[in-house]
Amino acid sequence: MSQVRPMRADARRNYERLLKAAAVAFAEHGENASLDDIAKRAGVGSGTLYRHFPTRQALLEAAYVDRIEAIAARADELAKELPPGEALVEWLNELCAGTIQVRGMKALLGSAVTDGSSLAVTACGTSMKEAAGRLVEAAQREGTLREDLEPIEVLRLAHGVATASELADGRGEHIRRYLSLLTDGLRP
Amino acid sequence: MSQVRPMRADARRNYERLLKAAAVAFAEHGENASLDDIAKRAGVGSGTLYRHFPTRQALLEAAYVDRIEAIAARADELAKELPPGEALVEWLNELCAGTIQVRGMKALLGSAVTDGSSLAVTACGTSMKEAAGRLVEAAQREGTLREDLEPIEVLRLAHGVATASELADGRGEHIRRYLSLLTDGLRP
DNA sequence: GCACTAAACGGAGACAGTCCCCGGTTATCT
DNA sequence: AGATAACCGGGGACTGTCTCCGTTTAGTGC
Repeated sequence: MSQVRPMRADARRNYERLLKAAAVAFAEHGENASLDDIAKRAGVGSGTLYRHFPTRQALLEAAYVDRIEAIAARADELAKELPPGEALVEWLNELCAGTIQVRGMKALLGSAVTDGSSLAVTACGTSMKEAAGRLVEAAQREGTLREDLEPIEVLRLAHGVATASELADGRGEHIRRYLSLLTDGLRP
Repeated sequence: MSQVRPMRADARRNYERLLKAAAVAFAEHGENASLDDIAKRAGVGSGTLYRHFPTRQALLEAAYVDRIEAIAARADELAKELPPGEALVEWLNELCAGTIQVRGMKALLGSAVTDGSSLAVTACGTSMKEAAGRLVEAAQREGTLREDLEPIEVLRLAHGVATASELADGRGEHIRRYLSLLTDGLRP
């Protein structure tokens, strides 16, 4: 990248602290947690926060990249353990659970699959789409998934399922049911 | 109700003005439109706004009750024109379109189907659920809808579909497709 | 018409959040 | 050690929320 010179030691330290504080705050108060408060928790001035992360989105993303990468990586594990169709469903289930449980991750995952969003092209957005792509394609080859589905559409629908489950109880206990309603359809 | 004495003329006038201003502002800027700005547009002090509508929710609801009642009423029209299964799908389609197009109505419709929400028990929440109930039951009797579906679940899933469509393009052009994916399922 | 009163008004102000700016500090290189 | 580029951090302008309370006004009885 353009990172010619490595980050200065203090900069790197503050960066890390902010990330930790942000993860906690976003998980606690959702995506609208106070940024100045995050800076305070990290023991850092708010200027420092805004320099490292120009927007709320940027911080949100940075705070949860690894968690999202983990979900993406989980796709391949599941692909080894289960037949394609089941692997996809199981993965979507875990994805939805993550979406709901970690309060501020929903906005992030949402904008990752939003058409025209700046986040759509960043690292974690693409690895989610690639992970979904592999599972979707495998399931389609196997014949357990409609041919006309794009991976990103599956992700969007999963986001919809997460939303619906959240409305139901806020804890994600309905995910499995709503996901199976989606896969099987609403007809008898 | 407890409305022993009719509202004073000036109160009623301001109430109406606020409602109009709110509808415009919420449609323009979404559910987070500035309340003080709404008061200003209505030519009214902010105290007046907060007296009439203690919470943002209350104003949001008041601003869109009639529109929501209209959607609920539309259910019965469709029930006359179409066979039950199609009527339900068509209604959900219109519902999703409304959810997306009028920015600010999404939050309202969402909390109407949220478990434990205060809005769940108010007038427009119940009439939505009743309208959905009639269509759902008819479709189930007809045999084109799974027996184990609760009306409120259908509303929640529709909300999910609206969310997914919004992610896709923000204009609702994908509603029909995502709705049919839901009804038919993701399998071939 | 007029005076009275309860209801309603409205805007000042306390508070919280966002974000930028810039004087001061510090890590790193020579 | 000294130079310098990078970085720090908090003060402050701005916007939005929501309450409090002195002032105004609609409605009522005479």
